[in-house]
Amino acid sequence: MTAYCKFETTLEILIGKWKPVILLRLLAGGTMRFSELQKSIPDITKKMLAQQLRELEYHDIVRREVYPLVPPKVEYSMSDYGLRLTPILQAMNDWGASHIAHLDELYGEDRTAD
Amino acid sequence: MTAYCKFETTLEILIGKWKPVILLRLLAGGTMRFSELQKSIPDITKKMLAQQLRELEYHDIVRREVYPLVPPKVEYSMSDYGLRLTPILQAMNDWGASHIAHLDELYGEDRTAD
DNA sequence: CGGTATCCCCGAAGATACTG
DNA sequence: CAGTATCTTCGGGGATACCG
Repeated sequence: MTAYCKFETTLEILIGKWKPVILLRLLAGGTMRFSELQKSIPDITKKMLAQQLRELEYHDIVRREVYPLVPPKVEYSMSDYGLRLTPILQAMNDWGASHIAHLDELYGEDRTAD
Repeated sequence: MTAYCKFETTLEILIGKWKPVILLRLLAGGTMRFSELQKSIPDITKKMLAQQLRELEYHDIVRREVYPLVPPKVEYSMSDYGLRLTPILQAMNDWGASHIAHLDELYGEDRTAD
């Protein structure tokens, strides 16, 4: 919990039902408006989208740019700092993908759920 | 969500209030008995310890060895497969540690909580 | 358009008790 | 010693309504 337990921190920042999807969208889509994000993520509510974006913004992972217009226009993108997460996300992605295969080997693919 | 979203899978496996601590203990301590784990993790209940260990065992990350004795003796350790998570955990740990410093730069260290 | 405010529900996690 | 069973609590997340 003291010196070598900081991977919990990383975990906490990535946790949240929608954070993975949001990160993925921004990594793939570059700069996106609030409504674009919402449309690209079916089933997410404004509340959750705004909330998760705030948290990512607080951690300097996502950048928020407000255009003082009427109607409002707000754009989101990965920050430079946030992009440094990419290798980790990539490593987790690779491990996750291979793990699914590993579970198949262990239990067979005829499972209904994980 | 289809091909490149598997880092959610990794996330899900690591999530759970106690999994990080348990993993850390096993990585540091090698093979440990149930009661050793419980004593080394203050505040965890038997229920949670058993439950989280079951999940890690299901994913082949932790090995469970039962000695048919009275009173019972059960030992837990990282599986060979589970040890392959180490680089990821290490990377997450490093990022987490440096991120804490990053937050300090951004907001100062005089915060009450994250 | 891009939010916030409010209310509600459900599942993860805690407390406690019992068992082979 | 190493669990499981049962009940309860708490907060993340969903639905809905309203606002600048």
